[in-house]
Amino acid sequence: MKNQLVADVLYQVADLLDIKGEIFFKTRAYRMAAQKIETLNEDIETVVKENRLREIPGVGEALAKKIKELVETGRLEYFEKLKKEIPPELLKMLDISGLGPKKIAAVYNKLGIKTIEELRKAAEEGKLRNLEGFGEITEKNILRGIRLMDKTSGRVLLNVAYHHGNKYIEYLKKHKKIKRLSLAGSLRRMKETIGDIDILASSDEPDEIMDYFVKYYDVQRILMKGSTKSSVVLNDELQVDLRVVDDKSFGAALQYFTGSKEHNVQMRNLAIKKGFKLNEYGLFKKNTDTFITGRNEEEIYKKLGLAFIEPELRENRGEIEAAKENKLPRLVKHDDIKGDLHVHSNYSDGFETIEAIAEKSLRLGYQYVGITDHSQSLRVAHGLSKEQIVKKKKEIEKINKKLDNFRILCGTECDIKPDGTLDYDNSILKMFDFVMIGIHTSFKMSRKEATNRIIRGMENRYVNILAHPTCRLMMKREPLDLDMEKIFEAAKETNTYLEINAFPDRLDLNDYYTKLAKEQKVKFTVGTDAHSLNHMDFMRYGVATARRGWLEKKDILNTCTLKEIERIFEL
DNA sequence: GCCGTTTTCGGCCCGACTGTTTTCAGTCG
Ligand SMILES: Nc1nc2c(ncn2[C@H]2C[C@H](O)[C@@H](COP(=O)(O)OP(=O)(O)OP(=O)(O)O)O2)c(=O)[nH]1
Ligand SMILES: [Mg+2]
Ligand SMILES: [Mg+2]
Ligand SMILES: [Zn+2]
Repeated sequence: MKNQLVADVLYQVADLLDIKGEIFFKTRAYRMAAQKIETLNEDIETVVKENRLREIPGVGEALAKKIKELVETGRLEYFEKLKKEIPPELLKMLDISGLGPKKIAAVYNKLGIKTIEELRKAAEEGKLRNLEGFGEITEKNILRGIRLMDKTSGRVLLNVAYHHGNKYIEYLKKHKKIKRLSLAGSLRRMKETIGDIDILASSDEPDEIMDYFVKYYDVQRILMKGSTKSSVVLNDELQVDLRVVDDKSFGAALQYFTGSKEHNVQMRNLAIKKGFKLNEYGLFKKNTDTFITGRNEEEIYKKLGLAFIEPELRENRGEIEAAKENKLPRLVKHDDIKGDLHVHSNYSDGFETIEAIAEKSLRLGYQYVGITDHSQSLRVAHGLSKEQIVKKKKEIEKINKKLDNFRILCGTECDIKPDGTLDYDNSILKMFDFVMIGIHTSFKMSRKEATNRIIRGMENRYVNILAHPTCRLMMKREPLDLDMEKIFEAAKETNTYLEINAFPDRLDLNDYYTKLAKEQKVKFTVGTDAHSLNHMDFMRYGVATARRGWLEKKDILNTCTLKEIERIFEL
């Protein structure tokens, strides 16, 4: 799928046009179209072929022509010309915090500065302060921005932000004058990576709260501090934003601060259409500015004629339209999960005994757990031989006898070899209570080869689950190049459940593909891929991803009771 | 550049903080 590629070009065009000084609304049009294409529920190539580009909201005549050219030829003449006019190296300067398109244009036009190195030199020599709108402090800030560029421009995995965020919340909770408190932003939406931690509080004494906020033990420096909004940077360079509002605005502020930005813009547009104004202080009558509501988030959605939209859905991927028609999914909840079907024991590369895993599962309120050790040829992961499988089965039987209303399932995570055959033959596969398959070696393959490899694996009659379908490792390894529509089709044909792997650097399937697959009637399972007991708590990130993919309880295998699972696996 | 049950032209989400100004532009959320 070229969707991301097309979107990236449009975002770059927007940035270049910004620096060129084009009017704001034009560049925003490029960005809105890019966002729509990025989250489109089908392949942009199909849309181009079928001449349906104009059906995408935000794509008009001019953009449709450019997108068509880009998809068909892999090149956009307008973009190439623009790059000759505005040096594309300037785009890197946008990553310097405090520096935007206007200031970049100024240093380029007035001083001919094209690179960050030239910019640094000019700032050090005090050559920037003479420009209109620049001063000595601007120079200092630019220099610091350049120094911190590598450190601060990155995003972190959801679990990292989750722990930092909740620790900060615990600290803030201790302040007596905070009335209500919540995580907000991408962390409340449980996005797979987090740019910064956003926190909202309500209080009558915002200044006191801000003083307390910046005194947190882990604060490295204060970026800004006002009476409604402050930002700090933690020692590991993670930024934290705090907004403080009056308690009667808490709901409106939570709606605002949870985002996403695109969701907010659409909400505010809807408000305008209905004769209101929506901001972080409340919902107001358009003309008279009379306060209508703001205390609770639910009220905001209700007054706009919408069903309540769960934070995980607020990405402007059709949730507002669905809320209008009351067609939102009833999202799966964490306590719908009845078991974990992807856990490694010390039989392969896990750290824990089967007994310890079973005990942990009971503590989590599960009815079953699937022990899925690696298969024989994965030597580095201590894959199991036939003899070891027999031994493991015996041990599981023994422990199961001791447990009431709980069952350990003897599974496997069988490797899919490059040719699509499985690492165990059928005589071994049928020994397991269920079979999960996955790719663990030879990732570099053409799209066609990799797609066929997986489909061939799923076609084996003993296979129940495809683990971590795209094999991506965020910040480490790109996903396999796959024809996802074909994978989804095959999953449905062969009755194979697609895993949402909950391990924080996998989250694979991701939210986007999950939604796509659901639209093709695929079924799922959420597994943690745990190698230690703590890893089994990763389930929350898997459930969050499922929710972001619009999944309901009935879409997910491991929301089934033990009885149902035994029927499905024919045990 | 897009869009339209009041518009095919004139709107386009709305506000906080900083540093530069002497009333506001730029950047960010
Ligand atoms: N109405 C409106 N709200 C915005 C805008 N920019 C940001 N917000 C709101 C929605 C965001 O979720 C929230 C926090 O902003 P962030 O920049 O931290 O974005 P977010 O947390 O969604 O993503 P992140 O992972 O931090 O990059 O503030 C905007 O331009 N307009
Ligand atoms: Mg954020
Ligand atoms: Mg933020
Ligand atoms: Zn695996």
